[in-house]
Amino acid sequence: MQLDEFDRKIIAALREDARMPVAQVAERAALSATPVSRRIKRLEDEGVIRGYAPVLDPRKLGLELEAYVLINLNAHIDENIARFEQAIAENPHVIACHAVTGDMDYLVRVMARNVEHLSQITLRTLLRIPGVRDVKSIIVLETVKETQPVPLD
Amino acid sequence: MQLDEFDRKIIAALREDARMPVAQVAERAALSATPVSRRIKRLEDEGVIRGYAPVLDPRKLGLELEAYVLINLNAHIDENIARFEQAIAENPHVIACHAVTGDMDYLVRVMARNVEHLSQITLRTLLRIPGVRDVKSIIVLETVKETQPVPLD
DNA sequence: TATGAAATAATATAGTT
DNA sequence: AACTATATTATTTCATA
Repeated sequence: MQLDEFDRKIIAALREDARMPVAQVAERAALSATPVSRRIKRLEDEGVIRGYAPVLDPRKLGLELEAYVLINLNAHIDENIARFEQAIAENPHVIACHAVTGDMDYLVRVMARNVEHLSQITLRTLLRIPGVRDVKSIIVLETVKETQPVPLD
Repeated sequence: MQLDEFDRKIIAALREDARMPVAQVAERAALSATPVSRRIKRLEDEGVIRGYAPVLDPRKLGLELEAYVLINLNAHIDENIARFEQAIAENPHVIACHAVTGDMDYLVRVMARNVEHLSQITLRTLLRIPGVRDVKSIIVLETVKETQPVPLD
């Protein structure tokens, strides 16, 4: 699938505000409302736009502490991997999890209320998943930048 | 600021689809449209909801490669920090950057088109920022989980 | 102080050219 | 793709608990 300049401008406008009226998006894309409405629908149908989400302020929701937890499994058998990934899926405080290259197997991003809460998530949940050998925590001191995943040149 | 059960249900509904009609959000929260509309406005005004963004598919936009880059500065003087953070702000392929605890100073999340592009971002951009001593890249092999930042228990 | 119902205003979408 | 008409949807008003 190929995006043209109109599509890019539409997406750029929606990234500023996904609830921006179509007429206003149209203005930015130098187009009228009708084709913008149709293009947005097309982008949704083709899966370029998967959906829309509110951008929430973690602090205002009582989530003051953020960490990246690097995890090693001790035996890379399918059963361990499946159990690990299920535990990750079930925990709402795990907001991202990637299988990665390097010394560690997984990089897990966690949002917690405070140190005690993070400790509970790490020690009582992550470290107790069968097959998990080792965890290393990297605490976030300050968030310098955070945009929605996916840049648009 | 204190969120009640209604607010939580409203946020949960919007997290599924931030463009869901108010009437439908109201149904989920067991409320009518009027208070839901007002509560959403209140959550926006108070900064709990910062805005709305489309959820995009990186692959459909030609971004096939993702990495976390750990960075060390060689002298933690204000000038270096300022220059580093400005370079980060300017680069659209850096989608997140945190100052962190541990061996490294910063954790930077990068989205690139391919290995060559990642290499260019890392070697020609990040490593050339004055004050940057060392970078270690962790390549994402597979994304097991990715939700919008901020869980809501 | 917050809600629900109804009226109004804003906005999105479908039909037509 | 644009213009116009129609249909959705959001928001304001007002009465009420």
